[in-house]
Amino acid sequence: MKGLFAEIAVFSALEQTLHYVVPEDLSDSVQPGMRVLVPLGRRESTGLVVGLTAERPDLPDRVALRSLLAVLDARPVLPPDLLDICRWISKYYFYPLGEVLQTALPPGLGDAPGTFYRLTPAGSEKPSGPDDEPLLPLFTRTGKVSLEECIAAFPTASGARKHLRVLERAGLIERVFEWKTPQPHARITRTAVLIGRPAETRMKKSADLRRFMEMLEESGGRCGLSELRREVGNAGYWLKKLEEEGLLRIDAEEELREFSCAQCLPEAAPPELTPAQRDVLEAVLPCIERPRFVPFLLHGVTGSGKTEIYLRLIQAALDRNGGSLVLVPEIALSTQMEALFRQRFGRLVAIWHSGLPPGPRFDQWREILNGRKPVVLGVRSAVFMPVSRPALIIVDEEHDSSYKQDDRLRYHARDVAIMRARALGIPVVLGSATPSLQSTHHAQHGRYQVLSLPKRILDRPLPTIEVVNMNRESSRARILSHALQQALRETLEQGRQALLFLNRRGFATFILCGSCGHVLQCDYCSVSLTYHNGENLLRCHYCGWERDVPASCPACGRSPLLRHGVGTERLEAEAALAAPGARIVRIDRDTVAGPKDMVRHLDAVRHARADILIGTQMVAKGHDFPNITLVGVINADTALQLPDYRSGEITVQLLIQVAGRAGRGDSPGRVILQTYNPAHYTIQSVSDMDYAGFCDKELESREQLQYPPFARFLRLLVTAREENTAREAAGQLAALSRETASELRESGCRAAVLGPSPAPLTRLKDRYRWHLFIKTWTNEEMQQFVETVLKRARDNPALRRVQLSVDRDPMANL
DNA sequence: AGCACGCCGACT
DNA sequence: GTCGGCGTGCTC
Repeated sequence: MKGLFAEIAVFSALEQTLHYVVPEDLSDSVQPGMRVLVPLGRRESTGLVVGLTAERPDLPDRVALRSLLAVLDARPVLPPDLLDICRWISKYYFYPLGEVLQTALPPGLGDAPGTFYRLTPAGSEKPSGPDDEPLLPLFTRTGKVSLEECIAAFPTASGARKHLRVLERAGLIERVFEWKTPQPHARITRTAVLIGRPAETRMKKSADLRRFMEMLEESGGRCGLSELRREVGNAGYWLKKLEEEGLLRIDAEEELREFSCAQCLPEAAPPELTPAQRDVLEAVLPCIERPRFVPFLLHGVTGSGKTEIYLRLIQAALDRNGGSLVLVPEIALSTQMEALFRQRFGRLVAIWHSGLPPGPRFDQWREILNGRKPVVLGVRSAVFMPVSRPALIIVDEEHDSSYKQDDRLRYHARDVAIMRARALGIPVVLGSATPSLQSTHHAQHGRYQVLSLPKRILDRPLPTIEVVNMNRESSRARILSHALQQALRETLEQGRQALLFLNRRGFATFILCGSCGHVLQCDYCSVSLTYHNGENLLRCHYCGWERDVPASCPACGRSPLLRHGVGTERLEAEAALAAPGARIVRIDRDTVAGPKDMVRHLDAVRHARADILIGTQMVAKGHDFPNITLVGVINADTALQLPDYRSGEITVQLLIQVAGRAGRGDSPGRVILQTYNPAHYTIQSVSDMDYAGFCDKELESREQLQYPPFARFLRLLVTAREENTAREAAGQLAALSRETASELRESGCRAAVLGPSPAPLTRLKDRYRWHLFIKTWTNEEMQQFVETVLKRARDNPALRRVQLSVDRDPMANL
């Protein structure tokens, strides 16, 4: 009998995978992709089986293999194709495999158990005395106390640990390992099913039984146990009794907890396709029918019918019994999109987004894993959904930055999606009205196949775009230019609606001291606080810290404190002045707490209960407002001020996106861009509706500067509580990187080191932040270089005292 | 990540 | 002398 060995990625920040012996009684039940309980040092942890071998793994003699303690799943929670993708992610994004797997699993499943302590029988018998261990009073006769609670009850963490060890060695307490929050599980509903009928004489004797039977018969012979218990006294007795007599049966079924804000659309035949749509379809279909990996870049202006193409392709995949994965940006997963998918595919659709409560979320995932929902529509993290028999991947609005996770594992869902499609040998469709420069570049070099939908459906005209030079406006028209005020009034007179778009980023209302010029800042982040009119308080938009508006300046003690900048609230007031009597709806973080609020507001606009819609990025994407004919962009160049080489690209994409909101119905749209840089080439490109021209120009300049996509970028971010610690560590890291670069250059690996410098957000959540950039010319160079640097950084004392995070292909750089 | 080990300053 | 700080290294 041969032994069996398992390779485990534990759910903690361990760089390496570990190996365990599979005990004989578990060898039949363990498979790759299942979670297991393992001994790890002096504690227990959980991890995922990433490999099984019959050979003892080749390890140094000093390691004594230990045995798996338990298998936690009856079937794999991660299919093999996803396991491979996670391995790739771990390597590419320089992130421990165990933590990648935690990201890929639904919330809860990747949790490692926490440590708890409880009294042993000896401990509970011991009479309490004055010389007790200081921690002993914490424990009650039956209760469990978590390690965290013990630490909190003690001045220092290590002190608490020491005392706990003493108590444990004395046999007064023992450790138990349990999940801190309950593991997600299916909800079971029990239903009583009527089989026969008790004799009339019995019915006469008991009012309860009569009521019980009445309930069952009224609901067609099937009734939920909870309902019976609620309505009938002594229901438990009768259930048991009648079941024993064979007069009823109790069915236990796993309930499917659904959560949806989408309206139910009536069934309708799919719309006719335009010739252009048909061409696009014809190009992709063969790759679904005879599966092979082809990346498509679907370039379609807003309103050109991309969604219909997606729906048809998904249908084609379903016809061949294949599943589809559709990714949409965070804010674009509107209830409208969901309703459309449900209308076409009904219960075959699973929705995946951050607003999903834990129960429904777990159930969606289970349904996907079981193959009962072959169509998955979701945001970034949906790229990890275990779709069965995947036949197609779609990434809508592929240029959108919300596909990049900007903390912990900094993956790009579009790039992961492409890798997944490649590994599966299936087509991937990247759709956008404004493709990213990276994808445009790939397309130009023939790596992506380009499909285009140049016209709006039904030949609806594209909106006209006017640029207003805000430098020439009078001081009374700083927020709404004369032209925009005029257009607003005209639009409303025609019975149409208007959208006023304000990209608040970096330009929110802040408070400034009129005496010394001090700007009120967050105590924990180096950003100015934003004033909120409604609640009359100041809030940090990065960490959420709040404070009241002080009476006088905290720096010089004098007053007055003045409000500056334009927020949506101020804009709302200005719009009310410009268009008296207009009904205004404002959509932003402050008026939208959850998806239900969003639906309420959007419905108000769609059903003509509002004249003017004011909003931030939240309204720029994915929503269809047929009656909006005017779009006013209050400050078209805010994004240009971002400290990022991509600021031009971001600006153009955003503006074209917003402009696309105008005139999606039957009447043409009008867009007014207010800007302080009317001659800037980004603004010019938008007003000429010349995205291709912008791309050419921008790519040319990126090539000259050797920026992505002509080079590879990576950001190394160093953070620490102390400013000096962060700065010195960043300096060490830069020195070490430069040394490495010059060493590796001899072997043909070229890498350039830029920095270090303080990050634009110098302080965030009470940590100081410094960063540096690595530039290489190929992926292989980046891989080799950063692997070497990180290995060396681990043995550098200055770097062990800071937090180092790696951001490959960075997008935000804040 | 946790947890142990081990080496130094300040208390009985 | 020991208690308790934290820096260093390991977990199959």
